[in-house]
Amino acid sequence: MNELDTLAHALHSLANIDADDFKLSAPYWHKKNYKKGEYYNEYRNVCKYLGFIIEGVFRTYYVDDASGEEKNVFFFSKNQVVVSFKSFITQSPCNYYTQSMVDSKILYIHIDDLNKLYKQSHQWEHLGRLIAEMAFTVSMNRTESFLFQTPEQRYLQLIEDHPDIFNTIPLYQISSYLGIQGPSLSRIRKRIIGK
Amino acid sequence: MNELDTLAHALHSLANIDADDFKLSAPYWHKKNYKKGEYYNEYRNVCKYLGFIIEGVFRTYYVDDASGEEKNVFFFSKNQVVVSFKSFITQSPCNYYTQSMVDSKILYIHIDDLNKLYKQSHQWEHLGRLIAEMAFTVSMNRTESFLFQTPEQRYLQLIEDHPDIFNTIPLYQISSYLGIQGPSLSRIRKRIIGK
DNA sequence: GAGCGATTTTAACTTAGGTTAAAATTATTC
DNA sequence: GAATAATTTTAACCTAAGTTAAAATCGCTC
Repeated sequence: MNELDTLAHALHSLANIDADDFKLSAPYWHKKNYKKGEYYNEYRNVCKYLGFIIEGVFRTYYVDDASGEEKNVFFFSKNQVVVSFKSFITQSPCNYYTQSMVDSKILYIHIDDLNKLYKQSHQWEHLGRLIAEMAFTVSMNRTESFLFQTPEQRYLQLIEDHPDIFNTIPLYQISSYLGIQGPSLSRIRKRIIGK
Repeated sequence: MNELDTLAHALHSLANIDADDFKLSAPYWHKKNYKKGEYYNEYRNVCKYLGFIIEGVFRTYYVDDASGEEKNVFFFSKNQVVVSFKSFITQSPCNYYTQSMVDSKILYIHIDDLNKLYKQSHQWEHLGRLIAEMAFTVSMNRTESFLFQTPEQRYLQLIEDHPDIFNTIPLYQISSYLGIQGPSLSRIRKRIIGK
């Protein structure tokens, strides 16, 4: 299956985009490879592209003014959309960095082209709303994880939800995502072995 | 200023809804009073209404299976929208309870009527997206507060952002919102006095 | 304003994460 | 494969939140 087919399939599941609808978009998708560490979007840049990950993992992180530490806000992995939601939706400068964590390959579309598709097809029109809903759901799940779960539970949940991430990226990136320090994650991992 | 004027003003700020646009919606808005403790939407109900708070405070909470505890997810206060975002947007059963915390007054509109407005006017059409964006931003801010702030900082932030909430509702509701236990909030408050 | 219920604080103790630095392990490079 | 760098774990100590129960305070009602 080539990249566009993979994408067509994903968009069909996500927003009920059928083959004809998808054909409209075909000329607008571009391929791009990222080496590990390259940026999808940087701090203060307006995010103008919606990406779809063919292969790889990205993270969105925030640099804490006080400590200078990087704090991971989101991970994006294979077959998911990568985008800096708020910046993209509002076309305003981004507060985050979004960076590839391993060599990655994406298809991306420019927001202007996406807007053209919204006008051309009813199915595409709904995608804009679905993107916002999806962004909301992702963020909401994360809020809930902090409210209802302990760091240990969040860690176990991450392994369950994203085994790919768990196996590809350094643990200190994961501890940052979980909102805890490195040594704490080590203790958690040690605790879990005994269970 | 009567309730509809207040609403018209708020929608103008929010989504650039002008006087003519607003007139279209006038027949669809209904007024409702809530006594303290009454529910705006209950667990497993589909949220079919979008509310605008004229007066009062609502909370959205989740009942933790394990402990049986109520955990506050959102507060909604005066001049804000009250809605169970995800349930409303997807028209699926809600995982939460949304309840008035003090005697409250809202204007509300049925989702079907809102959809009619989307079709009638371009400005209204954008509101659906704005609602999702707003929901995302609210949730995102909350996620960030857990990632970047200590409970003490979250508490101080809440006072700053929502002095009305701070003065109206019991502290144990606030500790639940902050994701900490009652005694911890007491300790934080004690700590702060010395600063 | 006495009594009662709700709310908040305090106390005492436990648990777990934060911090810092060093040690151990794992990857990478030449 | 030895050297070096990156990552992870460990250790020791500190701090703050969790837990449970009791005490104190606040607010309302009659």
